[in-house]
Amino acid sequence: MTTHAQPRTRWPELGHAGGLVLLELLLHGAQSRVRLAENVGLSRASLSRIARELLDLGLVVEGDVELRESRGRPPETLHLRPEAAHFLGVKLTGDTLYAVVTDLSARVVEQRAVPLPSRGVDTVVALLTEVAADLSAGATAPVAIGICLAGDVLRSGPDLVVRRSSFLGWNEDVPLAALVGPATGLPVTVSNDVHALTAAHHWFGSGVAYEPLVVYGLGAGIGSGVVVGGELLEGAHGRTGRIGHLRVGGTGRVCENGHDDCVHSFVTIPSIEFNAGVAPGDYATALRRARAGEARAVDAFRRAAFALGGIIAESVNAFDPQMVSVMGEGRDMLDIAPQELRRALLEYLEQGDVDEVRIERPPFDFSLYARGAAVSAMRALLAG
Amino acid sequence: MTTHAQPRTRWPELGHAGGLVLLELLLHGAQSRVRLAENVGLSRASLSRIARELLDLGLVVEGDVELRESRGRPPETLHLRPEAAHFLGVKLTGDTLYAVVTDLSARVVEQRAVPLPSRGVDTVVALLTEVAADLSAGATAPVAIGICLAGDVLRSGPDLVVRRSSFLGWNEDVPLAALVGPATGLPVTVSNDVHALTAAHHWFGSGVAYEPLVVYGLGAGIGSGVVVGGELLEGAHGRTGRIGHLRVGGTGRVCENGHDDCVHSFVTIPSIEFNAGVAPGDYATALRRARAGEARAVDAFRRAAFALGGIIAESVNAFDPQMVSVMGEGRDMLDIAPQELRRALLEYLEQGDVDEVRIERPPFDFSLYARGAAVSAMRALLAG
DNA sequence: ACATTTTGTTCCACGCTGGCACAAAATGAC
DNA sequence: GTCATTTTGTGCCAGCGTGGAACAAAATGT
Repeated sequence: MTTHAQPRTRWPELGHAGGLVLLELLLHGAQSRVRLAENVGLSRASLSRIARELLDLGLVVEGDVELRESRGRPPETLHLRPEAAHFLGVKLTGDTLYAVVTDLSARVVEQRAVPLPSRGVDTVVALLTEVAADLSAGATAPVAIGICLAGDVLRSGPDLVVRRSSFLGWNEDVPLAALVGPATGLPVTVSNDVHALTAAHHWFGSGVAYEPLVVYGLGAGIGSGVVVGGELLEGAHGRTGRIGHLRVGGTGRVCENGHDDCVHSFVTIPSIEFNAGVAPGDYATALRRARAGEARAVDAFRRAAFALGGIIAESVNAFDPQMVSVMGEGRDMLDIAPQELRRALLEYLEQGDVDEVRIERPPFDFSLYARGAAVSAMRALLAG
Repeated sequence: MTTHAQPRTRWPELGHAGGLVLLELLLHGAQSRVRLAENVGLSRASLSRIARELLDLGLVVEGDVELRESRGRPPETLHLRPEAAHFLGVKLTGDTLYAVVTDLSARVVEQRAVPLPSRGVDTVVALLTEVAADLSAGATAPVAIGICLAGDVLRSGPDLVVRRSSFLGWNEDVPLAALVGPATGLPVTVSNDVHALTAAHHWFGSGVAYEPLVVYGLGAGIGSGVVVGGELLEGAHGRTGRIGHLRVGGTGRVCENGHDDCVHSFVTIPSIEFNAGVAPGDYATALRRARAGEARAVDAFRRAAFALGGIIAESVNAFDPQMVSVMGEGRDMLDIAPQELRRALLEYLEQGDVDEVRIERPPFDFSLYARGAAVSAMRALLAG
């Protein structure tokens, strides 16, 4: 009956079916009640009830009457009201805390990049709390927090625990969610960064509707996430998709395990820099030289593309995905040496399958990691 | 009220909760009502109703009163009544049709091995129908049929389609379930053989309670199956777990893709025979020579163990399983060269993780494939 | 004999669901 | 313009499965 025009400061308790309807709207956009009912498998009667509830909560609004070519009463389309709730997403790196606030449609409405004064757990938690408080002041106060970082996140009972994070120098398991939750008073989700990216890509990116879906995050390291049955694979210890130590032959940069011929030795940004013969951290130069056709740089990217093709083939063999999405700031080998990637697929896959593998290169921006964390928080609320 | 002592000839329609209780009994054995209620997440009241229904259907019986040390009324344990229903499982190879009939506890009560007169689709379907009719005569008439074979099984709409099976010489997709179902009048499930083995091992073998679970089937080829979230990974085209073309270095038998350094080149029985220098088909001699310490045979098994370690490492990296089970008639490298397997794990995994990987070698018999098919049929009934 | 503890069962209210009938809002035929 | 037709949205109601509460049952301990 009443329609609340203000954003919510707390996430309401939704029934299972309510969450389902919202999810359907998130995934496939505005729809009429009848189509929604079909898609989530409910009767029109039930859907009418739920729509009423969501309208009253202000999570959904009635859109324009859709003009149809056929006869009959025109359907009233239901739209998500994106500004109804906001979520804080954080990506932690070794030196910076990237924070975004997104709305219900995962659009970024606020953004921060705060340098880390130190890597101590206390410092990080304090900084997180401060940023959360800062971003809770305005009209887009978040209702939940998602945090992601490059590392293993274990589920230990109800707690989400960060396992010894090398780049943060945390030698012990850190129950990050249990520390940040009470400090901010908001529900907190912690996840691996590429897993978060994967969730966001599956829900809001072009990865919608592909299942299984495999997402790669290429950058300082290699990560991957897999969605099967609408859920992110978590594994026994939150360590799925760590496919970076496949040996592909050749000689490259020595990885932290002491290999000089594994995927890490060729695909990561530090490896490309090393193999291209530029100074550590000077990826831009390696890229420029490769584009100019300089032999050594081109070769570094070609070998990166071949190695990437190797692990893509492995994940195709393992997961049989409908789509493989390559993301991250270090995926330029896709443009520079696509034929090498294809060569690797031919090498590692059974012949007939190569053309059935769908690989995409969605738009990428580093803030997508933080956005992914926000989406993970959103997902946790919709699921539970 | 009434207890039917006879085996069922048709599977009853069970509610969702009823299937859940039965599943719990299958997985963890006899239990009291209260424990069952806790384990499946129902109230005692609801569980009492369901237990009554299952008792009336004759699927479950009340066992002895369990004597407890503590005070209070002793619980009445519920047991599965294994003879209440039977299932036909078939494993198809290039020359033989292996059939078993199992009861509800997956115990094999009948067994057949019928030579295939020819590999034509019609012949196979006719033979399947004949075997089904033969085994339906006795007191253990099956209520459903499961068929498995070494190949890809696609789900095309409601149909289960066998994709061009090389060893059967089927060049086209064959809708095997749609052919056998009407001919026998029973519900039919078709699956990959190692997937069927995996399902059975997860439900009835030592793989119970491990999740994710990865199962390898080593024999004429290599297959693997993965269970995540209680479900077998199916993938987009029923082709998950095909991890056999990883390149591990060295030189072995040339596989069908033209590689001489991939896992197939070392792990399959034909490869071991070739690499050991014995006649094709004479695996027994290779095994005997290796056990006697003959250098070339030992080397073949060592390289097989190393290659196996490589793919096990890959699946650990990909799926983060709690348990890896190695099955199949060609897994002797586990005994002959265990240190080579460990060396491969050290090579392909991150150091700290090697000791956390749990690898088991459950009892194996070739009839387990057919049993697995029967279990797949059972699972389909419980799920739907 | 009686309190205590734990299990199994019956009763009943609650919530969610879908079928049905009906209202609402458009088009098309006349 | 009126009326049949078509499709959408909603109110009503019976049905189903569920869990809480009370109670019966079967053991132990005092």
